[in-house]
Amino acid sequence: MNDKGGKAEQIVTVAERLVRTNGYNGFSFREIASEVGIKSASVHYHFPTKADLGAAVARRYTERFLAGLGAADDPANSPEALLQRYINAYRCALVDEDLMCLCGVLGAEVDSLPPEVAREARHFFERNLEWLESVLSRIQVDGPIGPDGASRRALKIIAALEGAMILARNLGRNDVFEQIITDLAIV
Amino acid sequence: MNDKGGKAEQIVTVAERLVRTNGYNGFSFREIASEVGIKSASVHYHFPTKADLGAAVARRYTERFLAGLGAADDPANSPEALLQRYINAYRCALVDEDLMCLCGVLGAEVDSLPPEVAREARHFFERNLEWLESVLSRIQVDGPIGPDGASRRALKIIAALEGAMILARNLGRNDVFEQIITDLAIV
DNA sequence: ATTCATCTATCTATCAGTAGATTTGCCGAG
DNA sequence: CTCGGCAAATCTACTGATAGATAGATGAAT
Repeated sequence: MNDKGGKAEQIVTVAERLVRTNGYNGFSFREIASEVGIKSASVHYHFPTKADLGAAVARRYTERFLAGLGAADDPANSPEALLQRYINAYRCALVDEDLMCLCGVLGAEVDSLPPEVAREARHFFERNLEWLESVLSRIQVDGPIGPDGASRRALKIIAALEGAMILARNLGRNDVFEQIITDLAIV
Repeated sequence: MNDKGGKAEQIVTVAERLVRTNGYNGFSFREIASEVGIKSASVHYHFPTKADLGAAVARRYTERFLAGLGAADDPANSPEALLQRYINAYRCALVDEDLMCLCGVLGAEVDSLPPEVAREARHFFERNLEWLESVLSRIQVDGPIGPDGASRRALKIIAALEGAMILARNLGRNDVFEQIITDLAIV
C-alpha cells in the first residue's frame, strides 16, 4: 500500500500539518485517521493520548529542522552562509509549504498545552537559540557600536522571523516577510 | 448583581481571555457561560454563532488597543514617546495581564479561522501599521545609512514585538522580551 | 503461540446551535 | 400607586455531531 515509512510516521506527518494549520486544539484523532486511511483507534495504538502525539510531532519537527541546518561550527560553512540558511528555512515554510512554524503556533497557545507538549515547544526555541548563538559568535563584530552579544542577537533574529511569518500570513503578503528580514543578518 | 456593563460586555471579556489563552479553537460557549454565570443558550442570544463572537472579540480588542495609544499625530506627544507607549502596550500584556496579544494568537492559526474573524485579525495589523507609520514618519532619520522607510520599520517593530511575546512566554522568561526590544525604537 | 497492527463497537463528555417556555424590567393607562 | 402588556433576556431541554479514549475481536507475520 501507500505506506511511506510506516503508519506512525504518516500519522505524525498529517498531525504536523494539521497543528500548523489549526493549532493544537484544532486537530482530532478522527481527522488524522481519515487522512491516513485507518481508524482513530489505530492512531491511539501508536500514540495513546493526544499529548503523546503532540509531543512526538514537536520532537520530530525540531530534529528535522536542526538537521536541515547542519552543524553550527562546521568550518565548511561560513557563519554568514549558515545565517542565510537559517533565514531561508523560515522562508521555505512560509512560501513553499504555506505553513506557520510549528512552534510558532504552539508558542501562541502555550498556556493551554499539555506539559509535555509545552516542554517540546520550549525545547525547540532553546535548541534554535543555542545553534544561532554558536553561529553568531563566529562572526566578528567590528563596528564601533555593536552593543548586542550573540545571545541577544539570536533572540532578536528568532523573534523577527516568527513575527514576520505571522504578519505575512495575516496580511496575505509574502513580501512582508522579505521586508521584515531585510538586513536581519547584519546588525 | 455583578453586572459590569452588561452581559454582552462580560461575555466578550471572558471570551477574549479564553482566546488569548487557548486559541480560537480552544474555547466554548459553555465555558464562557459558566464563567459569566449564565447558560450557553444565553450567549447565543447575544452572539448567534461562534464566528460572530470571535469577530466581536477581535473588533473590541483592536479598538481598545488603538484607543490606548492615542492619536499618532497628536502634537502633544513626541513620536519617540508614542513609540515607547506602543512598546509598553505589549509589555503590559505580557507582564501585567500574562497573556499573548490576541491577534498574535489568531494570527498563528489564521488558516482555520472563519472568514470574518480572520478579517478582523488582519484589520488589527493594518490599523497598527498605519498608526506606527504615522508616528515613525514624524521622526527625522538623519543617519548616513537609514535604508528603511516608515512602512518597513513599522513592520519590523510589530514583528519583533509579536515574536518577543511568543519567545518570552515559551521560555518563561520576561527578560527575553526586554532583550529583544532593546534598541527597537532606534534603528 | 506470541506479538503487532488494525478493526468494530462503544463510552462518556462536550461541542455549536435551536425551539420554545419563562422570567425580568420597564412603560403607559387607569 | 397599581395593573396590563410588551420586549429584552434568560432559562430548560434538546439535537446531531464530534471529541478523546477504551475493550475486545480479527488477521497477519514471526
